[in-house]
Amino acid sequence: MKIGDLEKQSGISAHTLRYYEKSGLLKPSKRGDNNYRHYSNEDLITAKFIKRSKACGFSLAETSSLLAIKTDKSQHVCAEAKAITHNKLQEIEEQIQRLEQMKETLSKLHHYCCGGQESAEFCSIISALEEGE
Amino acid sequence: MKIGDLEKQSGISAHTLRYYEKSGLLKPSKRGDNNYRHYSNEDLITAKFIKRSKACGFSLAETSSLLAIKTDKSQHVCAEAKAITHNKLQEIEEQIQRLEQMKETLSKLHHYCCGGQESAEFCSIISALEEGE
DNA sequence: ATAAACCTTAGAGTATGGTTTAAGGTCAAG
DNA sequence: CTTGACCTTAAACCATACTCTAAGGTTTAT
Repeated sequence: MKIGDLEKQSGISAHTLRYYEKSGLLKPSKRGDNNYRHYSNEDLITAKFIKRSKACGFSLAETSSLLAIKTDKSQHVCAEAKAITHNKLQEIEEQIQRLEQMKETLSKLHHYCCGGQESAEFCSIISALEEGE
Repeated sequence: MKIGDLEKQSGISAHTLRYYEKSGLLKPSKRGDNNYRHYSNEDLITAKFIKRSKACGFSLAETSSLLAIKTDKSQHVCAEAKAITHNKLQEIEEQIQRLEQMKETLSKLHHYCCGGQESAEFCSIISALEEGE
């Protein structure tokens, strides 16, 4: 499989695939005489692994750790994978909390503002930001 | 007020205040003979405005638009402030949804993995990423 | 008078995850 | 045999929001 084929199969752009290689995430199994990258079926699985990992919110660094486990399963234990997952879960829950807080504040601002063509002289949004807690 | 005073009063570092100036968000009302920045009380209000705006999730660019309204209220209408707020609210709701989706997926992964010292050979987290939907 | 604390600037560095560019080599079809 | 599609590289660029550095000038307290 050449890089363009993997692009189609995996849905990851050739540009990004090269970037992943440079980042140590996905090296093609070999290079042709013309120096073209050749990817195996296993590489396709890895590419999809990366995609799913990213969809779960894992950074490239975290994805890299997960890949290390995948690549050499017998040298790793479940606890490692679970720890990475646990950390990410916490991180995401914290992010959600922060966003929910913002949402609440914004909802109030949005609710109280008339939103009309009146001058912003007495706009409740602007006032709140000027004098807020 | 010198920059160090504003730093204390506003809780925004002097470094960041200079950065905000370069970004056009907060220019000190004047410069002394020694070229030191001098901030007025109005500047302090603006600094706090920026801080609250950021706490609501507004980017510096959006904060800049809100500041333009604040600075010249009679030339702006409520609809403008409400539109900015509305967009941000939507954006945040979308972010929350994406995160909730991740959270759900991660929760399942986390739940099914034994997390023990067993070899990762049959780790459900790794398997799910390898073969997922 | 001298040391600490404060101020100035331009510019580079940090982090993340790519994207784009320039300048070129290779392959397949007609 | 040429045209277009595909491949190669290193390096620069994008966005966001800082953060730090270097090299220096000023102020204040003792």
